[in-house]
Amino acid sequence: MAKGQEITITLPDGAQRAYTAGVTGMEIAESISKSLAKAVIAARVNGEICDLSLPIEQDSAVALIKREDEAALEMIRHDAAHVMAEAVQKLFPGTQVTIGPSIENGFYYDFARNEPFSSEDLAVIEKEMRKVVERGAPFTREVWNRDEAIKYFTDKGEMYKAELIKDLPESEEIKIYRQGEWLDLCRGPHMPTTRHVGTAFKLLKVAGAYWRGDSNRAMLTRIYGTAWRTDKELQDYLTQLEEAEKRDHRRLGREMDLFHIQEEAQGSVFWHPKGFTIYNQMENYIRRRLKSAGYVEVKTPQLIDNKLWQASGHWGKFRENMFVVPDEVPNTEEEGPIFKGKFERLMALKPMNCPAHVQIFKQGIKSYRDLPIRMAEFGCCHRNEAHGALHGLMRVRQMTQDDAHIFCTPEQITQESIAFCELLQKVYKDMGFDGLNVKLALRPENKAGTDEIWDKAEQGLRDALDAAGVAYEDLPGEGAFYGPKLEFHLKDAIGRTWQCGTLQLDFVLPERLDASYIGPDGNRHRPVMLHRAILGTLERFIGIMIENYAGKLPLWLAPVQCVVATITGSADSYAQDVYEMLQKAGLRAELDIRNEKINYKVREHSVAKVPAIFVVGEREGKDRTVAVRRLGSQDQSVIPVAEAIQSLAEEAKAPY
RNA sequence: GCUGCCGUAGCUCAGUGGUAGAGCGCGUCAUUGGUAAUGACGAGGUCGGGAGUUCAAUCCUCCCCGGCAGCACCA
Repeated sequence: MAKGQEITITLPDGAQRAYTAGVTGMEIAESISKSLAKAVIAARVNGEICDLSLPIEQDSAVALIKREDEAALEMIRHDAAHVMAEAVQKLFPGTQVTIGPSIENGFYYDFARNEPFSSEDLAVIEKEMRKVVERGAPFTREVWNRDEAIKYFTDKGEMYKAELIKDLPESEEIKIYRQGEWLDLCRGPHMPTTRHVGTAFKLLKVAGAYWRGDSNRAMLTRIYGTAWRTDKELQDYLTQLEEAEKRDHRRLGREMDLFHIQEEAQGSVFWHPKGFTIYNQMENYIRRRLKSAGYVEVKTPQLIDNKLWQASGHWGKFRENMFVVPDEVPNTEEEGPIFKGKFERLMALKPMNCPAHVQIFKQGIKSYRDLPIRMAEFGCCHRNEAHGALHGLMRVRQMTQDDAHIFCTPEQITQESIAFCELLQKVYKDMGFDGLNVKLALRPENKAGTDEIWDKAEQGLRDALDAAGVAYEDLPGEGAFYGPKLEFHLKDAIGRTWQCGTLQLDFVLPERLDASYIGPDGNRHRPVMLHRAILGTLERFIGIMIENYAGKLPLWLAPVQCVVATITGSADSYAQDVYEMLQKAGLRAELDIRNEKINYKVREHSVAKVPAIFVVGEREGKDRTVAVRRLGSQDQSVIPVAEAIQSLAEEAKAPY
């Protein structure tokens, strides 16, 4: 387009304005109003956020972004990362910069430095950052020649930046952003000056992170920070972090006496009576759901000969996560090795249930008329997870999945997938989760089966998701080697996401373990296997539930549903009656006739998150009533005991 | 597994180169109290484990174990 030509800019309200080609976002803002020019930080040109200084050459839709807009957050965070990098290099010369993106709630920057950063360093860096912001140097964008850029960074000793540039595609411009003295390779965009970062930021923690996410490469030092538009937003976020800490399932698990984990069984859960009550309620709920959805339930061995794991492929692909046990009599002498010589026979604790389910499928001859077979097991699996991965109930080494395998014909994949998605949605709704975070993991580089099979399989899952009305996100390359998978993620208290439910198509295992059925044509065919779990594992799901409800579980799951607490000793015998009535009504009740004041009892049971307290004193005993106090409410209502129990029992019914 | 930080009573935490303290919890006694902590007294810890430095180590150094955060891996 020729210089000086006129272009039309369409603003968000539909207004159209004429400008000379090459006009910048800032110039547009200035032409509208002075105050707008002052407040604006970036331009969204045809949907893409750009620097205000970027010339616009063609007719475009332009929206000007102000610092108070939601869209500014990402830029504030990204710019804060640059500011931090400048501060770090000023304070710690010789530190190499690598990458520093904005993330949810903040930003980080990865540095290469021999010395670690201490928490005192963080305070100093933060102080220096405030100086950089105060200085308010403009961000200016430059495009460099590739070879010169590589030479520049190499000469400076910035080997990581040089590597990044080398790996950029030839077609990509090498963009450099300057902020005063300091500059960085960056794709942008940035706000007009460092001053726009503002003051509402804070450095939070320092941790290690591998260069390019590869555990074979150098470990860098990552500094995390949070940044917001206003100090109030920052303060709210910090308060929210503190609140989240109180919802941590590991903390609540101890406070509510639900479970514990100890050194001698790292990553495995000791369920206490109260925690196991929740566990059993969940398991039984799922069991009812599965039964009515046409599943059959089985139980298979814990220890299985490695011959089966070799045949299934786990021995090759999954062995480093397996606990292997020799089928030998250990040496009982004081001296000498536990086992002598080489092992005749090795067993492994099952890390998954699938090969065992195939063994059941293979008993006898199956007809196409038998399919689909939906085989469920609350299978206890062991996986030798890395120590650093273990995390309370969320990541354990002994887990119980609400696992099932659906053996079906290729034609049945879509309908089975739809049915599963619908069942999962019902369950998550019952558990109090509204939004589903669904990901579709697509074919990895290293995969079994032809592209044709994968096309079909991936499309089958897409169809199922669409039919069930589920929104999802693609994860290219993340599928299992044996088939694509759906992942259903939930968030914990501090926003970490955990995969819970899953649906995985598998074309490989039936082949490897030689499972077959007789088709209508009288010939043998391979069934398709769908690996699927709704909760994922009971451990993780219960962990998420505890955090989601902050320990205040719905009545049907609460370990203790009601405490009968007396005001005076003279009400003991009536309290005993009420307690027995509660038990008869099938409610999980406790009786508190301790010699304590009612204030004390109410506080203690409230802190323990008991959903209902029946307070009884002399009056209630005389009138056959109870004073009902519900968790989270200061109110109390005195009602006839039979009525109170009946309504509580009604409310305590499981959702299914 | 990697990087960093941490490890004192059941829990939350203070503390010192001369082998320890608080609050809550627990036990006993008194108190019979009307909806988020009644009072008094008492018990309880070889300060994660091992080695070293030192006249002397819970404190300093090293190694190991464990926890936490992040990364990698994953339900």
